[in-house]
Amino acid sequence: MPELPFTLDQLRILKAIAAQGSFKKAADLLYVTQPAVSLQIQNLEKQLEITIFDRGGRKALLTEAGRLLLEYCERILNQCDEACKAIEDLNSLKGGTLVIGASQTTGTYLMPRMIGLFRQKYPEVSVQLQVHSTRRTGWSVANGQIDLAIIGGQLPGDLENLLQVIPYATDELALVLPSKHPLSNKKELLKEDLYKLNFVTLDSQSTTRKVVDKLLKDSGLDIQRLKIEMELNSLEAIKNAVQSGLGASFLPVVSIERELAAGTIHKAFIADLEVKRELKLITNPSRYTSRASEVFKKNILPQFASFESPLREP
Amino acid sequence: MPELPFTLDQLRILKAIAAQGSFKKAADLLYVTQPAVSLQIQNLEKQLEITIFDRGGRKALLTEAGRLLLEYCERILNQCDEACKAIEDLNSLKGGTLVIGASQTTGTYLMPRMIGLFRQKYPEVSVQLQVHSTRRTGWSVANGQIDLAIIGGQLPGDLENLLQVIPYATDELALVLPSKHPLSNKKELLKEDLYKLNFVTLDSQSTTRKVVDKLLKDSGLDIQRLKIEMELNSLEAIKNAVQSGLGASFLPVVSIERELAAGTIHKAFIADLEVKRELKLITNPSRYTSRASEVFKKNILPQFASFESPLREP
DNA sequence: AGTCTCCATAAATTTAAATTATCCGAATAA
DNA sequence: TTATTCGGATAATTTAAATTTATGGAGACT
Repeated sequence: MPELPFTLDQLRILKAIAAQGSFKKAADLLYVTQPAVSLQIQNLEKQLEITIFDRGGRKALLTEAGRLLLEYCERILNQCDEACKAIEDLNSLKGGTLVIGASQTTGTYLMPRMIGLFRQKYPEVSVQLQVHSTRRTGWSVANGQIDLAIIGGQLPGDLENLLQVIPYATDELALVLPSKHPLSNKKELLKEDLYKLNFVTLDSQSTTRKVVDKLLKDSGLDIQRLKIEMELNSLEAIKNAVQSGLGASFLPVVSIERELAAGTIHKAFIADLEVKRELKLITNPSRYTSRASEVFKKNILPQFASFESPLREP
Repeated sequence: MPELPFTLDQLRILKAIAAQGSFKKAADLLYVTQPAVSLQIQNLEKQLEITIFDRGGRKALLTEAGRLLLEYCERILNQCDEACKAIEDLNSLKGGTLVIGASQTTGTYLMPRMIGLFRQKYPEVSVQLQVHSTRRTGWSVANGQIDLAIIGGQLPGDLENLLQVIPYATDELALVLPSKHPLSNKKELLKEDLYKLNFVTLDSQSTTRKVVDKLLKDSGLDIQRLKIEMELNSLEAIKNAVQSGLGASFLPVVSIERELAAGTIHKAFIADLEVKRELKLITNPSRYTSRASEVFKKNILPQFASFESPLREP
């Protein structure tokens, strides 16, 4: 690897002299003394084995070699300026990319709004959303492919320690019924009523399904006795199934806001049972945190922390 | 004028780390110690207020900002390399331009051969030939528009001191006659024979004409008595006139080599009279001397210093 | 000629960078 | 697990570089 025969400062000086036509004026422009300029140019000339300026009269004129060097000089310094600008933009969130991870649910129903708000505030930062399983999202955060993520499930133990996991919000998994279901008139259901329902659930691999099963079990229910009409792998499909009267389901409230408002689906309350899970923000503390990521965490997330309060569209 | 937030060395280090994936390896590559690398990157990060590398595990990985900076870094360093190469080429005469000045005579008959030889040796240096009057050529050398010139006349006094004038060669101004002219049989003419001739001369503005007139006068001839058939402003025209038997003329031997060899023109000798002028090389000592100019002066010119010896075609 | 401006040079100072030596943490191996 | 290694950070010292102050000289303008 060859040594560089000049420094950026020397190029800066060269440019200044060429522009001012004088060592002295260049020195004034650069806020240094005249000998500093002279010596640097001498070094440059020695290094490159060329004469750059004719110092004959009162003006310093470029030689042929000087003109040649100046061309490159300008280009180089321009690139430097551009680099500075790009970095500044990155610092002031006028550029760059933010990669966000999310589970199916939050990725579908929550993130679009958050990202919308973020992009409204920082339109020059491009945002990428990656929807994966909790496990895979965790790994992506761990190795830096994702800046920050929101998950609703449990991380593998090893990742749990590696990553920073911050409880962020509560996600209620509401029992929803077809609006014309007989039980949808009851003010409050009893746990035992659940055994009477036909369920349309997510498939058993899904995080949300696992969470629901665990919560119901913990509350004393025998989940084996619950009748499962069918297992689907899409919340939208389940919603449609419920609306068509095919059965009940536990669904994140964030995913059914529109349907509740429209009355096409009914949310039931169950005595002594709250099916809620924690949504957690995960980041990688051992990694560089981009400004965009910082801002997203500090300014955007808190606005969506409460799911109970109706969210304004951006 | 803003200070630069980084140095080329820092960029070099950045690039090396990015390529090697490690501070240590980069340090080895650059023949410095590891702390030197660490500190420079720290300075860079501090200056730009960004984090460039994730130093988590065994490998130093670029952050987003780091990748952004690296892009510019590569471009900048490439430009630097290119600049170096261009300068090297200039130094090794693989580029650049040489501007040569000459009078009508040397420009027409001498320079083409010299330039041919030069370009054969240094084909990548482009050469420009400017044919002007002695006076104008002198000024062009003075203000640097011409690197070096060969003149046959007398410079204005002020330029004489300003420029370096080196006697370079003797240019004989031969008396030429139509080959079938009665006097062309005589072994040696007498000065008085000149009064019997009809002359075809250059116009009285021309340097060569002035030189000839002065030399004849100095040798005791009365130039008023010389019969001038016509005045032309081109040597070629005069040559044609002589060959056509219209008259005699004093012409630079360099301009009639071909005709002498072919016998279409006759060169006469005059007792006690040698019409010779000094061709002089002029350069500007107070100005940068390009390598090309140096080489031309040292290596090319001497090969053409003697007009008596037949010149080889390049 | 005299003065002014501009650049070069020398010596001294200040500033920056590199090195040596050491520590710390994470990954690897026993 | 513990030991070892590798890579990076840090501190103190040395070395090197760039800047400044002071001064001299050459050309240009009056």
